[in-house]
Amino acid sequence: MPRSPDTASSKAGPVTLAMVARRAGVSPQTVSNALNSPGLLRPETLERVRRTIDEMGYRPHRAAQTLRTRSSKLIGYGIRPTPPGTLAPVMDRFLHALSQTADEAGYRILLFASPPGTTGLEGYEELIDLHSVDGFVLSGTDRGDQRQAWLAKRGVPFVGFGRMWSSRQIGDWADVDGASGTDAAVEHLVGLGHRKIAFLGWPRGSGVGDDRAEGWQRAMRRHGLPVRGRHARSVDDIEAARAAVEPLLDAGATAVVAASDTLALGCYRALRERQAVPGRDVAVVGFDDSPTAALLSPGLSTVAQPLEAVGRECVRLLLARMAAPDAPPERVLLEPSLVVRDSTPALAG
Amino acid sequence: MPRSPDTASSKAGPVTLAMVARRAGVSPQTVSNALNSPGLLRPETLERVRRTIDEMGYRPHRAAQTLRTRSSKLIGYGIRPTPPGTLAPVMDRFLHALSQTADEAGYRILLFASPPGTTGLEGYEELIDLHSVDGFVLSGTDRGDQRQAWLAKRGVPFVGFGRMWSSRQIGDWADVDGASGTDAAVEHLVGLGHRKIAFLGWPRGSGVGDDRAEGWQRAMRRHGLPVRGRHARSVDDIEAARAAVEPLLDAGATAVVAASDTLALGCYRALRERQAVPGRDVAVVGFDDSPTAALLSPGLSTVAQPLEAVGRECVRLLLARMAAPDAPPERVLLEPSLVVRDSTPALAG
DNA sequence: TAGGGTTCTTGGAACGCTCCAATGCCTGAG
DNA sequence: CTCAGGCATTGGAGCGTTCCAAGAACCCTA
Repeated sequence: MPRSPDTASSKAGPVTLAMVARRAGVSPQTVSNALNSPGLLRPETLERVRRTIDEMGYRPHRAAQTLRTRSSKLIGYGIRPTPPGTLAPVMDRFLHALSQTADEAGYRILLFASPPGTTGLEGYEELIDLHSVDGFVLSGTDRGDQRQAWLAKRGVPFVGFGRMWSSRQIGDWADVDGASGTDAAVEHLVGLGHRKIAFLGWPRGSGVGDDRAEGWQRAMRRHGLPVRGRHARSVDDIEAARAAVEPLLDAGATAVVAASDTLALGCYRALRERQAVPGRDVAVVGFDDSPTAALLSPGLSTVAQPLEAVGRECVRLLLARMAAPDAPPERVLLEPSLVVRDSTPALAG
Repeated sequence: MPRSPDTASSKAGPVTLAMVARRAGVSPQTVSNALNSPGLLRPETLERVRRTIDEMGYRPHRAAQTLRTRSSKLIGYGIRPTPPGTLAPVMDRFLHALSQTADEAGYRILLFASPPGTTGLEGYEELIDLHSVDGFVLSGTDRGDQRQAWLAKRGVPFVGFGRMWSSRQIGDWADVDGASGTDAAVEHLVGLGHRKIAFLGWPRGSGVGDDRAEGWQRAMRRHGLPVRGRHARSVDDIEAARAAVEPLLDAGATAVVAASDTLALGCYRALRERQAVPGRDVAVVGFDDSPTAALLSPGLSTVAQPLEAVGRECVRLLLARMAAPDAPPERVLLEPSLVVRDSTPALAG
């Protein structure tokens, strides 16, 4: 069977829906239906059109679909510069999960960077004005984050990775239950025989940090263990952490739960300086399971966030929101998991 | 002055070019020209149209532009899953730079994930067929990478982060001069008084690894220092590296240049096991400046890749290629920089 | 055989923009 | 005063798709 000139292999530009229609002997609309509402076609017509589509290698042009349907099938994600000094935020794992789940649902992730020296809202506004995206995934949400309220006001679908810490809750989010993570860390340590379990956290006021502190506290209380004098705070810097943890060690803590791997590293350093060995003399648990944790000696036990699951949930929540703009907000709290390494061995004796 | 009903603040849908034209008393084409070829307009007309555009808050609809101009102003970037165990590839820094530079040029980054269990070409093919992107940035290029040839065959613009290691060079790329980095490491160590400088590299055959080994070798030769018996190889795993470095230490090396921070960490571990102190007893230099490097004790001297610059170059090269598809290929080799920390102090005595 | 309800298919318009070719206007030379 | 020639502006069409409403074909019943 000789191929007509408008076959895929022909060099004449891309195959359009109209070309397929002509070749299959149906109207353009029918080809469109074959793709979008196959149920409308008689089985034999559907079969014929589908075969023609395959033969010609037809793929619909996204821009034309976007223009007509007013939906770009794109999800915006604003990446922020990684603050130097911070331990790898491991955001690439999250991004990968996000991208993959979105792909499976026929969506893609559109990356944009907030230009330096801006409030950060401009990037979002631009993409909305240009009709470039259908919605947003926010990350790095924190107290006083204006984005949620701003997006909600404009009726733009969004989902946050990270809950809202203010009392006013806006929109959907997925987050990791930090309290549950530190709680599990305490459970683990108690199981090993520890009683003097200290907490090294961030300065008061950060939602994430307070949450992690709270989990430690409630687990301690549950076991009837004192928390007074066992709680220190430091910014997320290794040297600051080293200094901050000293009083806890002086007070005889046999284990330290830290709000981050960086803080845990501060503990390592403090212990080494007093000729003590992390893990052997004092147990240490970090938070985040950054790549560093596995490489340390001793390997750092740490609470791992289920970033892949968070990514999947974000996409799911966002799609649900786009499908039903007025549905009640949905919030998902995911369980982190404790990764046990050598920094938390059983107590000798 | 009362605002006409089709003002930005009016609730009636988005502002279109036609609405602006009507209000400004010009043809749609003139509004388009005001935006795209302002030189064509008489200054006073331009001024009037621009004012109207601002008043109405008009922004062109990307999909319509894309459809008409056949250019999506989108750059595809396929993210690969971070191989577990590997030290943070620090790809987020690169991605951020990429995104930011692209933004400044009116482009955006479209993320896509290769579905698991595929050769990796499918994602690219799909985006091309859908006319979703104007070009690609490739990363993680390696020997036997099919992507360049495949994309070149279809005439799709692309740029690689990472040169092609095979003899057949295809397309543009930007890369970091690894040899120059290890060369600089040797220079630094020689300057500190070291003579017995060993190299801990990856197994032969990886372009990147061989390149880094070569820099060490040439610097050693330049200084008349022997390289025989001073070169060991290991896969990029901390425990494998620890084992591999033993012979080098046994041979009396006073300094080790490693092809990665992970390998350098293997050195740390080997030294600690023989009761030696990294930095004090044997100097160690890593490669990549992963976040971990700064957090170790002693802080790891390491070769830092200029990821931001690479990101910028990638965008620049890609845009140039899109502007001139038949121009001769351009290749950019960027200089890494040595970050000196405590693992390379001056030799005592 | 005609009527009424499905089921399947179609034509035309529209989405919002930019391309192309053509128009009108103005200036200055013949 | 006319006409070439440059400049500023316009009209119409088209990019490739999907929406809408209407048309054709079909089947069953009266």
